[in-house]
Amino acid sequence: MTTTVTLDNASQQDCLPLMRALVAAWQAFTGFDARQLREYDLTPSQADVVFTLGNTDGLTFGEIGERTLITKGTLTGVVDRLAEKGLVRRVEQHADRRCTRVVLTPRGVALFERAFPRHIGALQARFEHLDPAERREATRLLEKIAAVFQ
Amino acid sequence: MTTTVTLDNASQQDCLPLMRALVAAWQAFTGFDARQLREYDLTPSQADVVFTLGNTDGLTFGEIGERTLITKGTLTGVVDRLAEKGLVRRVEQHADRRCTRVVLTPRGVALFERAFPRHIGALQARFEHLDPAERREATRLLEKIAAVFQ
DNA sequence: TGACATTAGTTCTAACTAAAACTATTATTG
DNA sequence: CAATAATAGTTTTAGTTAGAACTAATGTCA
Repeated sequence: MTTTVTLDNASQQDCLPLMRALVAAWQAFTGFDARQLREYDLTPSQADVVFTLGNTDGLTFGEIGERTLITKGTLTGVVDRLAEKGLVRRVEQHADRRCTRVVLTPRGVALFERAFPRHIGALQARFEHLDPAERREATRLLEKIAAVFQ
Repeated sequence: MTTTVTLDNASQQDCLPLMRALVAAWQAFTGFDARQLREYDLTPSQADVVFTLGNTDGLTFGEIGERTLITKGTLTGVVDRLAEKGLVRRVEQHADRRCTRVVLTPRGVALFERAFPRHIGALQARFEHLDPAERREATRLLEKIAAVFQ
């Protein structure tokens, strides 16, 4: 005789389909995002940084971290690789020598201007398969999910 | 004079809040999940495999991959680390010697029986802050998002 | 049956990830 | 002013990730 570990059916039916749907939506979205960005030779994190730096005159690691949710340890490596590619450079700050500003190079700006509108456009085109009311409701529900998990 | 690369405001307002909400929900959910699992000394991927193997008498790498969405290259490493911890073992298949079945050890079963109900319970408790109609609607919308991004 | 294709799992590479420890610099405060 | 705390970025560690190349075993079909 084996012990079968499950939840009662009512609970299972409530929770698991939503969890599965969240995982499926995330996987589909991030997979699409990554495939699109490969066209510009950028990983999702690299694109996140380039797109965040666009239309600014440079941001510190801390500021980039806030906007992108990339932690500082990770960011060092991402910026290293963008710098190797010649898309960004580090600029020391005379005022506070602990801070480094990260700035797009001319090549970085050119890539941003080419890639950003097209990439957002591609995502937008997919999201438009949901009508405006659905998008608003999805936004509200996802914000609520974010809130309940802190 | 600088060129500012943006989208027209209408487009931006439609697409970006939903994207941000999806990212925020995912980060909050996976962060919570990881913190809970740390109590059992499991990473999310390791827990995914242990919970998938529970109540089975072993699954092949292929079967685990289908159910968990962990790719086969990754799965080798995850199973290696679970085997080092004594929670699973590999069982060769006489019938098809290409296949390996992964089976929970007694310690793996014990962990599954202790951790699985409690972990799902913790997730369930958070999701219950959405009422049943909201959960159904969130599930539907997330499935639609998954579909439009393939 | 023998050449060829397919399948299952492993290995390798390049990158990302969080978390903690570390270094240099700046701020605080006693 | 000197000791201490806080901050910014880097480094380290352990793990995950996708993708491609690889190995061994099994299937196919001419």
